[in-house]
Amino acid sequence: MDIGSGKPSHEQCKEVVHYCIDITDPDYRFTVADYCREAEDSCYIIKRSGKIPLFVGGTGMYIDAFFDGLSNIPPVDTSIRDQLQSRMRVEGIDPLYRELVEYDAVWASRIHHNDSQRVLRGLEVFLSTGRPISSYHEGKRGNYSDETQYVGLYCDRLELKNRINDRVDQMMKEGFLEEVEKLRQMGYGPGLKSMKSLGYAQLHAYIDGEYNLDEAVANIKNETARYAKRQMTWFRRNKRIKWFNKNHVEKLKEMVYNLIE
RNA sequence: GGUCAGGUAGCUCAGUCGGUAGAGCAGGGGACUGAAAAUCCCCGUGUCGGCGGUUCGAUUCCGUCCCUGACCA
Repeated sequence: MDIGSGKPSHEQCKEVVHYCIDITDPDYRFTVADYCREAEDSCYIIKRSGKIPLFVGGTGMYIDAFFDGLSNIPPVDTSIRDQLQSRMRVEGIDPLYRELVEYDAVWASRIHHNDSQRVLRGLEVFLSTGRPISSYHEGKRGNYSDETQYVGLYCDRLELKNRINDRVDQMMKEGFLEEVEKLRQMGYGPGLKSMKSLGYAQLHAYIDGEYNLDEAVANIKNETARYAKRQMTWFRRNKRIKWFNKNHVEKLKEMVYNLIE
């Protein structure tokens, strides 16, 4: 997953050493907990060599989990998860939500009854650990310190949309479709969690005849823009973030140099 | 030129047997504890093509004009 994942290039990696890239396989159910472990290891290595780790990316939950902490919930039995998933396919979400209300009224009241992912998560934690997920949500410990600096890069929505369109066109030129075809040949089909991500999902759907290529590409562009909007919703509420746009490059440099000194 | 079908939200369209209208998509806002590039929630006033007529009241009926499409000349 090189092209569609928007990984940094070999040249970029030569200039700046990147961590947590190519650390898993497309059929592994990589989680935010895996990420926190990997990131902690990487931080240790970077700091030992006297350097400052930079966390770069747009996945709000991963960043918050690392800095604000993640509750210590035991791993769930994957067979329970699979069972719940097949139950949802035949019964729909409603009976599962009603069940969740009995097991964990606190969690159930915090989520929406249509939010299949969180309904299932609440059920799987209760059924495999015997405790409601809400009972774990205390005493989390993160890696935030007074040395931590949050930097937000702001871009006007219209310009962002144009940049997203160009980025998707560029990916297609670089052989995104061929990458997805190759992944399929290697046995990584559309059912995998990794293949449900932006771009990969749409190209699998195209290959499976759900729509034509133009529609698929248009859909990737659109869904990416919507994702960018969701990222903004997430980060806007983080009051620790200092925001910069493309006119603030000098100010941003100044701030970074002050950190290094 | 004639006949027919249409012109309603940014787009595709529904609807009002006459009481000023609503879906999907797009767009905006929000939620977020091991699927997160995921999963969800909330937000719909628009000269109902223009102008006349009938009517207490017209987007709806009638006339006329304009535009689009199909067919016939």
